[in-house]
Parts: sequence; C-alpha cells; structure tokens
Amino acid sequence: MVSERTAYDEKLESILRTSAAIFADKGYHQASIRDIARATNVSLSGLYYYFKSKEELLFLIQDHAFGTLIHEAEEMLLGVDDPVRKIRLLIENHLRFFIGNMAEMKVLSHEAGSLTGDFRRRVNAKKRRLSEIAMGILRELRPDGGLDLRVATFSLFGMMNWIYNWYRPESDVPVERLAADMSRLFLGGYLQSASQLPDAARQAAPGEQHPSIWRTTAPH
Amino acid sequence: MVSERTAYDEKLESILRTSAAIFADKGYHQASIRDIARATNVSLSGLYYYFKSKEELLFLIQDHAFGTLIHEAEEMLLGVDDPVRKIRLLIENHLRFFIGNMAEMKVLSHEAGSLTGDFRRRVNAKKRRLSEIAMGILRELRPDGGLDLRVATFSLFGMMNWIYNWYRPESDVPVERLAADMSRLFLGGYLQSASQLPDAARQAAPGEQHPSIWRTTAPH
Amino acid sequence: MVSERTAYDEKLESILRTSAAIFADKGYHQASIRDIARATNVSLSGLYYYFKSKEELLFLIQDHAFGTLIHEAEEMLLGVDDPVRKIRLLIENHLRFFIGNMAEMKVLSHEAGSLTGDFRRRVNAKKRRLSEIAMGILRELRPDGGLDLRVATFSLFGMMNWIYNWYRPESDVPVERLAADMSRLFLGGYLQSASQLPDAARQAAPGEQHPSIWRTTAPH
Amino acid sequence: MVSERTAYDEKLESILRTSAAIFADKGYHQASIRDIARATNVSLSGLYYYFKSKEELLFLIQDHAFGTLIHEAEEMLLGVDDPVRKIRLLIENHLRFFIGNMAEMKVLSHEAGSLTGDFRRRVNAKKRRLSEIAMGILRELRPDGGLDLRVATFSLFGMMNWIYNWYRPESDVPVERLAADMSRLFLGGYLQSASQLPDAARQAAPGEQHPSIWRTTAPH
DNA sequence: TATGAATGAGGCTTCATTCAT
DNA sequence: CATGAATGAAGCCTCATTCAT
Repeated sequence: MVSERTAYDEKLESILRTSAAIFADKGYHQASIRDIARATNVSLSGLYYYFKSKEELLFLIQDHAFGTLIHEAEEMLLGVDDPVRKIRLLIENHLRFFIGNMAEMKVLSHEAGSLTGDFRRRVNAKKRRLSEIAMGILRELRPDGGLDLRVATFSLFGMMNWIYNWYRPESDVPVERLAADMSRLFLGGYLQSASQLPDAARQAAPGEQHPSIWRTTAPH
Repeated sequence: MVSERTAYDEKLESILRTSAAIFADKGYHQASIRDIARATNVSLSGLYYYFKSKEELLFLIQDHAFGTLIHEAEEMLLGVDDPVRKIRLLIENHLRFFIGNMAEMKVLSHEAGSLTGDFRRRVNAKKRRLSEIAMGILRELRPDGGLDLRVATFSLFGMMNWIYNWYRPESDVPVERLAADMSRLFLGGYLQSASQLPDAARQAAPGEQHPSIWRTTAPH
Repeated sequence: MVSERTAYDEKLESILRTSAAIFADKGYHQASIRDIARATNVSLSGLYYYFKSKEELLFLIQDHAFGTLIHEAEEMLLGVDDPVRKIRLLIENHLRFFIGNMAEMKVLSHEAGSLTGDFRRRVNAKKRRLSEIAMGILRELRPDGGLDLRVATFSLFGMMNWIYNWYRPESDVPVERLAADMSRLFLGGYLQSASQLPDAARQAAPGEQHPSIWRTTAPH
Repeated sequence: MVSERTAYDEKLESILRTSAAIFADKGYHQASIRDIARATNVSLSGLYYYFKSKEELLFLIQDHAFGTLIHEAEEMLLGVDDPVRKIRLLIENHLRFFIGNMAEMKVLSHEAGSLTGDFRRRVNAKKRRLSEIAMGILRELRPDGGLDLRVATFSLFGMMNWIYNWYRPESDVPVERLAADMSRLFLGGYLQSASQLPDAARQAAPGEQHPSIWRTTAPH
C-alpha cells in the first residue's frame, strides 16, 4: 500500500522548498516569516498551520533533507563490498545531492547551530549517523590507521560541505567531475603510505618558528 | 620610530577580541550589542565610540584577523622555493592561526555572508588574495594540471575552514599533527598521477543510477 | 457605485487625525511614535500596520489635507468668472479650511521641510498646483502686472498660512470676518494703481541709511 | 567707555552664526550638537563652555537676533512723525534684516515653539514689543479702525515672516523692491475705505456653500 | 579653555507570534 | 484552512550632556 500524498503534504513541501531557498539566501535569522509569507503567497498567519514556530520550520527543512541524504546513501551502499567503491559512492551521493539541492545544502551546512534543544539533538543524531557511515568505510580502507580517523573523516566532509561557498554550477566543473576530483584528492592522500610522499611534504613544518604572533593581537 | 599603541587602540582591540568570542558563540545576528556591552563592561552607547555600527564591528574583526593571517602567510613564504614546502607551510600557518584564534576563525568562516556593501568587498579582496597565493603554489606543484585548480584549491580550504565545526583542542590531535595529516591528505591526492589510484577509485561512479529522486521532496 | 469605507479606512483616518493633533502640538520631530500610540490607543507596533514609517505618517497627513484643500478650491471655482470673486473665494476657502482643521493646517504650514525624498516631492507638487491657481487669478486681476507676481502671490499665502501662529478661535474674529478682512487687505493693495497711494507710502524708504549693521552680530 | 569685544565674545558670536545656519538648514531638533561641533571646529564638550544647553543656544540666537531687529527698528523710527512713513520704515527694516540674515530669520520664524519656560517667555516678550510697535503705528494710521487690528497686524507680519519659505535672493526681486511691493500691498488695503473696493470684493463669500466637507474627514 | 571618553535615556522599527473571525 | 489585525519584546542607534584631565 502506498502512502497518499495529500494536498496538505504537497503544500507543506512547497513551503519547505521555498523557505529553504530564502534561508539559503539571507540566512535563517535574517529571513523573516514575512519574507516567507511573501515568497510562498501564504498569509503570515496561514503559515502557522504548517509549522508551529520558525525554528520548527528550520528543523523540518534540515530533517527532511538529511533524511533524504542518508536514505539515499544507505540504499546506494547496499550490497557494495569494496570499501574504495563505497567511499567513492558516498562522495558522489553527497555532492550530487548538495548540488541538486543547493539551497537545502546551504541550510544544512550553514545553519547547523541555529537549532536548539530537541530539534538540534534530532538533527545531530542524523549527522552522527552519516559521519559514522563514513568513518566505518574509512576504517575498512585502512585498518592500520595511518591518519587520525576524525581528522580524515571531517576533512572529507569539510571538502564537500564547503562547496556552497564557492561552487557555481554555471561555471565550475560538472558534478561527475567534481566527485571524481574530490575522490582522487581524498583517496590519493588517505590510501598512501607515508613513505610515498616527497621529502618536503613528509617533514614537519617547524612549529617553533611561530612565536607569540599567533594571537590576533598581543595576548595578555 | 614605532607607531604608538594608545590606550584607545588597546581598548578597541580588547573589544574586538571579546566581540569575536560572542559572535563565534551565538552567531553575528543573534548576538546583540547589549551582549557585547555586558561582556566588555562598556555601556551600550559607549561602544559606539569605537565603531559606527554593528556591521562595522564585524568588519573590523574580520579585516583584522584576515590581515594578520595573510601577513603571516606572506612573511612565512618569503625565501621558500620548494612548492611542496610552501603549501605545507601555508597549511600549517592557516591551521595554527585558526586554532590559536578559534573565535576569530569561526567568525571568518561562518560570517562571510553577514557583511554587505563595501565591507564585504574589502574582506572579499583579502580572501581572494589568500586563495590566489594558494592557487599559485598549486599551479607550481602540478604544471600539467591534473585536477581542476578551483576544485583543488577550495577543497583544501574547505578541509581547513571546516574545522570550527568539529575540532576540539582538548580531545583532538594537536595542531602539528593536524597540519601534518591534512598536508599528507591533500598532497597525497594532489601530487599523485591518475595511474597510481586503485581501480575502483579511478573508475567513474555510475551517475546514471541517480534518477530524479535528487530533489529534496520526493522520497516519502 | 460608491467606493466602500472599510473599518480599516476609518481607523487609518482616525489615526491620521489624532497624529495631526499631536504633530501640531509638539512638532513632528518632538512627537514620538509612543505619543501617538498612547493617544490612539493602539500599540506601538500596531501603528505600523497603518503606515510604514513615521515619515510616511506625516506624508499621509499632509497629502490628505492638501488633497482636500485643493479639491475644494477647484470645485468652488468651477463656473466662477469674475476674478475678484475668484480670489475672494480662494481666500475664504483657504482660511475656512485652515481654521476648521487647525492641526492639519499647522502641520501643513510648519512641517513642510520635515518631508524628504519622494514624499516631499509629491507634497510639493500639490503645493505648486495651489499656488499656480492663485497666480493665475492674480494675473487675470491685473494683466498689466503692477506688482511682482511671486511677491503678490506669496504675500497672500504668507498672510493666510501664518495664522496658526496667532489666531485663536475663541477670542479672535470669526472666519467670515477674517476672510473678509484679509480679502480687503490684499485686494485693496493689489488692485490699486500706484498713483492712489499717499505720498510717503510711494516714496522709497532710504536704503542708504542701512549700513553694514545688518549682520546680526554687529550692533553696539 | 566702550564695551570691549573679547576673544570670547567673538568666538561665541561665530558659534551663534554657524549654529543659526545649521538650525535654519536642518531645523533645531534635527540638528545635533555634533553637527554644530563639526561645523564650528570646536569639540563637542568645548561648546558647552559657551552655552549650558542646546536650548540656551537656540535662545541666544533668537534673543540676539530679535534684540538687533528691535533695536534697529526703534532707532530708525526715532523722530519720524508720519505714520505712513513709519510703517514703511518698519517694513523695510524687517525685510532688510530678514534677507540680510536669512538663517537667523528662519530660526526666528520657524523655531518659535522650540523654546520653553523662561527662554520662551523672554523671547515672547521681545516679540510682543515688536508687534506693539507695529500695532501702535497701525492705530495711528486708521484711528477709526476699519479692520480688526490683530488681523491687520499679523497679516502684515505673516506676509513678511513667511518669506523664508519662498524668497530666493538670486532670482527674486531685490529687497528694496520687495519692501516697496509689500508696503503698497499692505497700505493699499489697509488705508482704503470699504467703499473703494470693487463690488465682488466687498460682498461676503457665501459661507453656507461650505458644508460638512470642511473637516479633513468625517467629523465624529 | 578645551577635549576625549563615556553614559542613560529614549528614539524608530521589526519580529515572531496570536486570536477572533 | 486561512487571514487581517494586533501586540510585547527586543534590536540598533543617536542624543544631549558630563567629567576627569
């Protein structure tokens, strides 16, 4: 039996989509419910039929988007064994989703801290699930653990999540190429044993050369 | 003769530092000038002796921090020839600065879009300068251009700038290690020729498997 | 079919009326929106449902009042031919309106310069229309042009518009008499040929007697 | 013995002059003490050496200007007997002063209501003195009292004081002509016996033609 | 005399949200 | 389902004024 998509559902989703675009554009806190009313052609008070508060609206967007993202990831990984292929698929999935839903992606990446209380907890749970999937694959890839696992995982997510800051679909490479490049970038480094690196890259940069200057201004 | 650091300068910088911490904590738009007044022990109106508007305050923080970051980077690269060593130093500089100034870093990374007009232009100019430095080095590293240069550059910055989302100094690896790991990660992939990659990583992921589902709304 | 007067319209007009009284009393800039909220029994924010800014409120008052004034004037002059009678009617119309709407009148006369930008332009356009009506009549009255037309026109308006500075309905002459007196005053002078004036009035006052003392600062 | 003009006096007067220009331009309440500090090149706090409050500054300007105006008027009328000539001189004096000191004039005419308490009382006293001089002359001119004396007097002042709203020295007639025209205008009407007026000007305008429309909006 | 630094009071406006209809 | 009208809270900023130096 198939779940019905009622008129209510459709309107809610249309509101979520429009709101995501607005939140992406102006930022969650800058965007006013009035902005959303205007863009959706729903009256100010009419919106509250679909969500109980602005924060819930943000939650719905994030939860919905994250849910989709994870769902797709899990489905895609089903039955794949080769960890290299797995991480490759995860990256492609992530980027494809992000670029196909740039507004939602930006809201996801940028408005993480705008949720509080239970809303935040629930989104964080999903986030953790996703990073655990990734970490699991990375562990499979190098059981010996050449690099710190958290560093590797979040470097990967950093690379990917950051794209909302620079990627422009009209002028940058297409998603396939983006995914291929990032995969090569990440896997090349991650799979490599330390001995394969050129000398200068292996040797530690001299931290002692950095004196007190590292505080923005004089430290005391 | 050295330029004097007046009491005014010192107080302004102390205000900038405190404000950066608050903006980092609550976000620029959530933070109220009252919050800053409270934290700095200056009266609400007294603050306006040091900046003309909340936005100028944000600008001063970003401009100051970016200025320092770039200045250090340029000084550090002076006289270095080996491009591998150069990029290594750039990474270490960046991360060391970010971790030494986590509040400023977060404001830099997260509040890029909160500036408008001329303020935004001026900070963007600095940002561009930094990425051009990086791009220049990456070009030196691989004149043949294995990867798209923008993808490579911003992947690197994404890795680094994202850390404010996950890095905790108490429990994560120290900066030196962080810098070493990220350098390896990036250089390993970036310097590698395509032929060195394992099979599964080289082969394109099957984009055709991703149907229309990529819109946020669909999956039920 | 007549355009409906909705509850919204009525409330807006009541707000305009009350606000005009407050602006007349304390001056536009001295009056606070809080004053208006108090006097109208509408909450501070509730007022903004009826106008977008304090300046728009002032504009609405002026525009509404000026519109009425001009409308009445034009209607009243319809079908009147004798220019003497015309100017007589214009004066009576003006004074009657002003005294019947002392608050609006004062706001009109006194807060001309408090409007800026487009608001100002639009009110000025109406103002110009009114003075052109007057000028037209004055030209008819003396095609030979005994007096400078601008001087005559604005002297007349000066006489009339100034009344908010001194006229008190309880103790001064009633409007009819006021209009009659001002009409006589103005027409007597305006229609008279120079030769009818007493000698001393015709002869120029000796300007040479006024030396440099005319700067404010000088005198003893 | 002559009263010395100390450096203090000179600076005060320069401040008054500059302030008058600013008050004339932006209005008393819009102008900030900071504006005045900027324009006078005196520090904000430095100004308070010359006046105790912004209101006192306004008072000083008005009192000084009115004092000069009346002083000149009285001196000029000394020894003049013919009332026609007297009023002629008064008008010329008034207009010449106003046009020679447009800023002060505007402050005088426009900011009458911005003074409170004793400041206001003292300026009002001067104002009354001036209108009594004028009324006295008008009484001499027509002992029979053809027109209401207050109406005549304040019509005259209205004509004259209103000029700050329209007179532009570059394009309008010169002061001498202005004074001549206004004198003719006023005296022509004021001296004339009712019987000399054209029929239509004498006959009352039909007040009954003005129905309820005279309230800006429906009255209740 | 003169000023740099500071402040309390108050101004306009916007916001998320509610409620009667 | 939907909305017009309304509101309390809060936000940013400016102002006249002061005071130690």
